[in-house]
Amino acid sequence: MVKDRVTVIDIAHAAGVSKSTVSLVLQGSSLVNEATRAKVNAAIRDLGYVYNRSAANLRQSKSKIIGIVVNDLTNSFFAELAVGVDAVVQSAGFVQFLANTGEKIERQREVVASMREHGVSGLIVSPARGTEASDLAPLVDSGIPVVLVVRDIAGAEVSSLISDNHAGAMAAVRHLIERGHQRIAFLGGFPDTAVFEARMRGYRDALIEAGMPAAEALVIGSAPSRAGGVTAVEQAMMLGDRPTAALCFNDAVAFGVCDGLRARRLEPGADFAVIGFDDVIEAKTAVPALTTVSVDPQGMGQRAAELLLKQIKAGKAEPEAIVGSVRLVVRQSCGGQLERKREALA
Amino acid sequence: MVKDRVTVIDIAHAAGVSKSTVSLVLQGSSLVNEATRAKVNAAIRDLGYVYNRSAANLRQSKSKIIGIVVNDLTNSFFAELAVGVDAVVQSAGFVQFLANTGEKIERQREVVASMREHGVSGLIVSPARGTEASDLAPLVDSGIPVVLVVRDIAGAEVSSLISDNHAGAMAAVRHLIERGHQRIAFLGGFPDTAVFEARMRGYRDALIEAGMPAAEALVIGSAPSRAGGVTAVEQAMMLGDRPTAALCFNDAVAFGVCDGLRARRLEPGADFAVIGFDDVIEAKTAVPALTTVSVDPQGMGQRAAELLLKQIKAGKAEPEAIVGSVRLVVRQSCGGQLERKREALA
DNA sequence: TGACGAAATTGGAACGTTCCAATTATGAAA
DNA sequence: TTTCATAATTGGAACGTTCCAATTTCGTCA
Repeated sequence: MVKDRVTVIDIAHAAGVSKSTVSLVLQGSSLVNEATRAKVNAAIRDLGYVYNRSAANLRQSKSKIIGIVVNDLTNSFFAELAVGVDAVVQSAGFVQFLANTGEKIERQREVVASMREHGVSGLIVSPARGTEASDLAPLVDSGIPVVLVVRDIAGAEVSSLISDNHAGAMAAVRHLIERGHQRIAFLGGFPDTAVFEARMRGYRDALIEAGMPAAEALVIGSAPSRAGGVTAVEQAMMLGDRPTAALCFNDAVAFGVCDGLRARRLEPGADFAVIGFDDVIEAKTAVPALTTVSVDPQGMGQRAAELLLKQIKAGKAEPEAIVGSVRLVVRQSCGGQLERKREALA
Repeated sequence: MVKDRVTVIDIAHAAGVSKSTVSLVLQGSSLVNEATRAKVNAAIRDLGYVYNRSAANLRQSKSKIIGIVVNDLTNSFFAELAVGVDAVVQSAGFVQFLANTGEKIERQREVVASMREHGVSGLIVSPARGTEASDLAPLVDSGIPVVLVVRDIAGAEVSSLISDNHAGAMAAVRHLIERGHQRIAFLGGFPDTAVFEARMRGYRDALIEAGMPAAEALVIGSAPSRAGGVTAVEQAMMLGDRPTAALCFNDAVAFGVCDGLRARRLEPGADFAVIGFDDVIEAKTAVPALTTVSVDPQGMGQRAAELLLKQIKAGKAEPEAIVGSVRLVVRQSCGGQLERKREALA
């Protein structure tokens, strides 16, 4: 019932040319005469030919496939990132394998191996917690370009695209200080990650810069999730000397902090200033709209994909470390009525 | 610098056997002697061999690849769906191409064609708006199993996995009626989609069942997004005879409706009952927690993947239409303090 | 008409695997 | 020792493309 696969040979036969000519047409070579090209294309349509990329990949030992592995696709930050990658990858005629590791290092090992077997030309990786440089070594050795996003790995000789967490955190805390806040907390996130480290350092440096004390007690870790935000703010409000504002590890935590505040009959924005990190899509439409450090996940995905494609085209992967610029988007959750208007006009 | 690819022949040579034997080992055949198997495996490790699936696919004319195409990955419903698919697909030793169409039918055509060229064994599709049965015909003709999720397509002879939108909407409206609401609106969604149609019919049927009038004016369409929810509720509140409750097209709309209510100084839950649809991950943690019809996107992705794999294994794709069961999760946004406790205990 | 360079076309050998049919090794029974 | 079934192993032909070197076709000019 299902017809045999039609191959270049079939269409060569139908068009009265050789398979080599058909191959030339397929590749859009300028060597072939217009008339023949038309004949061949007609045959392709008539016979319902579908190109077999496996065969082509085998022969040319290269593919139009890239892989993207993320640690948590349910986090909309990474979903957006994937969308950004997808857009440029598709336009370049590539297609992407996507795998979700759920922070499982074993899963990550498996999917990376599998992608390698499938002959991906490059890989974009947001590594799971605890990934070592040695995990990426086989890739590097075989010359497959890798771009790390979001999280960097010490000692890995691959490109990376990390947002400027330190500068972003500083900007946020400076803003809170300008508004007169004296006790500012840093809430949420796992303390043993590089991202936490960078954001927290930015927080601390801004305090020091302003000659304010950086109290240990005001830094409270938690899971980087909405639920984590709730517990972190609860803990913060138990303190003898309560904070009046907080920079949160990310937007998810910030939303949780808002929930926790409401549970205590405090209105985020009015009674307590909250700033997030990432600028996920919901940040703008939430109530109150979240003041946050914008890292534009989709744009980040695009840049990562562009970098990767560049390296694939170049053949050699010259490691490149890009820190993505970042900007503070002032909305309502830090009490910024004025700034909000300004943003609306922009 | 980069060594030549090592092939079965190299390792056959190193292990002192023939390439056929190596191939047998690779496939875990029981035909090969334990001692030789060990020798071969040692050689594989020593030489750092990596299996070339392109070659295998070519020879066997089948692959361990499936494709998943979704219409909007930025919507966390679909991101969750993808995660569910990913989980079962990975466990089965498959890998997935993922593409985002952004509701662009042209994009969808391209990615489906591309996936076909890459030899996917099956496809899970959440079709873009306006997809026709004929768009899938080439796939069907060539015997590639397709599973439609979320949205069905009339006349397409493929399997589908749709949640029971009608029953879910009825359950939600019945609940509102039991709580004494008399004027219940249906807010949001594009009226020309099958999903809208089904949910709206469920809404209407529940009203009729209770002997209540189903006023046209109370059905207000909009984009199925948070912003759309805001405009829909604004329109609803302009009505002479205002509703006191609403079933929303999906959770995103419901969140928007809550925003719109707050803008009018109405507290969702207390002053106006809101019910969503989908049970996205934020529904539980939002304030107030959203009462919604749970469709468990991740579970749906899993079931879709299982169905697809079953069909791939069977060789023949017997179209199967599954309607996924659905349940009302009562939280706070419809004023259900009591039920909320019950859920917390569960 | 013949010669010649450019344009267009072509056959066959790869790419790395799997599969088939055929061969060889092994061990038990006669 | 021979015989035979069974267990292991093997060479070579595919799979559908691309690439290379070689060939044919063509138009132009002497």
